[in-house]
Order: sequence, then structure tokens, then C-alpha cells
Amino acid sequence: MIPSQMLKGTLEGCVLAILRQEERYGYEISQNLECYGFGRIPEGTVYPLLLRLEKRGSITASFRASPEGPQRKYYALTDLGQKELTEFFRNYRELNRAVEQLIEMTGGYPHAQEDEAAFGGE
Amino acid sequence: MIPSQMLKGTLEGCVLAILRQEERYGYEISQNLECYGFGRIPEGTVYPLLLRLEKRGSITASFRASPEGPQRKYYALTDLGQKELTEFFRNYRELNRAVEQLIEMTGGYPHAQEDEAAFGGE
DNA sequence: CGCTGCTATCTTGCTTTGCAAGGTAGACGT
DNA sequence: ACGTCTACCTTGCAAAGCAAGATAGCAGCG
Repeated sequence: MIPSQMLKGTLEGCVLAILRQEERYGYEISQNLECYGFGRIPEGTVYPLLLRLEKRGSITASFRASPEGPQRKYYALTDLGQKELTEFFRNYRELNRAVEQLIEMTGGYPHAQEDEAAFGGE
Repeated sequence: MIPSQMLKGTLEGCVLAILRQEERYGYEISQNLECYGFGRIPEGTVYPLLLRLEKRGSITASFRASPEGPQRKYYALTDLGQKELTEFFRNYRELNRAVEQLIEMTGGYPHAQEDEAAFGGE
């Protein structure tokens, strides 16, 4: 499971990415994230995040009826949100580059196979 | 610059990775991180992190003289630290997979030209 | 009708962690 | 003596994920 600390800062960009093409509502987003492989992201995480984005002006909300429950609050990206998403992509890749470079300079990935067993430690 | 929130949880694993092959001291680590592309990671971040790892038993410390200043506190990975490093690698790749899949399922990375257009002068 | 369960939203309070700001101190040059 | 670089540490703040719980609509069952 991905540790919660490692999700900080990343989740927000991911939610922006989810909203990039179509409107979605919070409950749906929470389920989407699990499908994408983030593990269970509880509602106590998703809803405050969405409210934060809404207050900041990154997304806008509109209530619409649901066929099977209470109203849904659909969110859509604003221009600001689109820009923040682009910046998220940039930052995320910058972090990736740094981590990859660090790993490479310090001996590469452990490879998890018999590599280490063959050498017995270095 | 990489936002500080996005470093959370990642920095710790990166410091473990830096210590994987050779002992290093805090001041050095702080400078290394900048070289690897993480931006300036201030000492108010690095030292508490190292003390945390030491208390937890992930690393051990030993003072040694410096040719050009006060004593240096060199840190080395323990077995526990090695295990945590391996787990960090696993978690980091799991997060990467999730983000990459999410990005792909929502339309892929924006094209480089759009990137440049959106953030031409920064 | 009450009960259970799914859908759907929000809030409170806790915890972790990066960081700004500041403090201490050794070594060295001017 | 003073400034600067090296090198360590601490205090207190802010951001964000999350557990736990509150609220409420809707549907089926006994």
C-alpha cells in the first residue's frame, strides 16, 4: 500500500487530472482512485481536497440528481485548474527525474531478484 | 521547484538511498539532494529527518573529525534501514504506476508545445 | 413502520513532515 | 576582533491525509 505521506501533494494533482475530461462527483472520484491503483482513498481525504480546490477556484461545483441516492456534486476544471494541472505534471516529472537520478547514482534499483544473492552484498 | 508537499514521504526514502553505499553526514546530504535535482533542501528538513531515522533504528551515527570545521556526524544504513529502503522502492514504483495509469486513462500527458505555451515565461 | 444497507456529502481532531527562523560552535583568513 | 564557511541542533508553524463520526436520501424486507 502506498503510504499516506507519499500521497501528499500528489493526490491533488491526480484529482485535477481525473476532472480533466469529464465532470465527476466526490464519491465517484474516491472509487476511481482505487481503480487506478492508489489504494483506498477515504472520503475524509477526498471531500476536504475538493472543497479546497473549489475555494481556490481550481474547480467549480454543480449539484445534480442521482438515480440512486442523494444529490451528487459534480466538479469541473476551471482555467486555473487546468494551469495547475499542467504545473503538477511538470513538478511530478521533475521529482521523478531527481529520484531516478539519485537511484541511478547510488547503485540503481535492487532488482528484487537474485542479483544481490549472487554477490552477497556490496 | 518541487513543492514541499510532494516531497513528503519521498525525502526519507531518498536519504536512505543516499546512504546505501557510503556513509555521509547531514550537511553533505543536504547538498547532495540539491545536486540530484531536488532543489534546496534546508537543514531544518534534513537534520530532523536524520534524527528520526536514527531514533527508529534505520541508521546509525558516528562522529568523526572534519579537515575544515567542526565534527561531522556520519550516518550508515542498518539492516532495518535497508529493508525500509527496499520498501520505499516498492511503494514509489506503485505510486508511479498509479499516476501513469491515471494520466494515460484521462488523456495522456499534455503535449510539449502546450506546456511551453502555458508556461512560457517563468 | 422500523431496520438495514447503499449512496452521497461534510466536519472535527489527530498525526506526520517539510521548512523558516534562530541558536551554538569550530576553523581560518584578514 | 570580526566575518565566513562549515557543521550541528531546536522550536514552532502550516499543509495535507485520514480515522471517526454526523447527516441524509433512497430502496427492500419483515
